Amino acid sequence: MEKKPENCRVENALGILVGKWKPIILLYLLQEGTKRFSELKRSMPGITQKMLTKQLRELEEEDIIERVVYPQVPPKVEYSITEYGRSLEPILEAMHEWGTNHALHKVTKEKDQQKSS
Amino acid sequence: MEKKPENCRVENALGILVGKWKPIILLYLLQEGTKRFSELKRSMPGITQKMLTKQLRELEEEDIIERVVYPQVPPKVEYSITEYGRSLEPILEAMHEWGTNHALHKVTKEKDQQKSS
DNA sequence: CGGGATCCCCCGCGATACTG
DNA sequence: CAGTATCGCGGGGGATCCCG
Repeated sequence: MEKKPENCRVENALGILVGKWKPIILLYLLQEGTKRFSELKRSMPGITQKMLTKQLRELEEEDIIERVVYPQVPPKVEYSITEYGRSLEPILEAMHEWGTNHALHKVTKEKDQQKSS
Repeated sequence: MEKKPENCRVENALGILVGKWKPIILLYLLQEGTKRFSELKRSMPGITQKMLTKQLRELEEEDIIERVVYPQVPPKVEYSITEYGRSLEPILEAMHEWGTNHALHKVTKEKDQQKSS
């Protein structure tokens, strides 16, 4: 059976999570619920407005998050995880757990290499 | 609480899966077991030797796959998933399942948009 | 306040050629 | 057979400035 990246279903999920700030945004919204643009930005020091906007747009495009605009001055925009988006939570949690363990794995590996040197 | 990409545990796992051919390589080795370099290359039309080598090296670096060289002419190199690497299987399966469903989700969404137009 | 528009840089990835 | 070495591009991501 021939394999191509475009046909790999895993990529469908991966493509949504990939993006420098996407996992952070998703974990934050999953924990904290609905948040304003400025709250998101404040919680992520280092991110630019352009990047935050872009990542949010891409997640919205995939129906993972919802964007609600309140027509008022000054503007108010709120973001939250959609029902559908919550189906990603088990995957994110699994990756978080695996990632935490993997950090330990690397440290252990380095120590083993020191012993044998 | 301040969030930074470098501190996100999810990234630890994500970084390992990210790479154009990595999910395919992992799924293939998980299904088929041990495979030679040439078998891997043949099963993935479109991949170059350089890329296959690079992706394999990166996975090996993280202890996800094992590389065994047989000192003979012509050369023979076999790759397989490590015990540790198998801990990624649940995540890959979850992403595969989610990704499959997400493809359907997009199709449904497009049809809904056609109706309302 | 919550963006959009521009410019720029880095690096993942591909094509090609060479090697023990 | 299973790799390295070199060259080049396209796109993700950052910095900066402007807008209703």
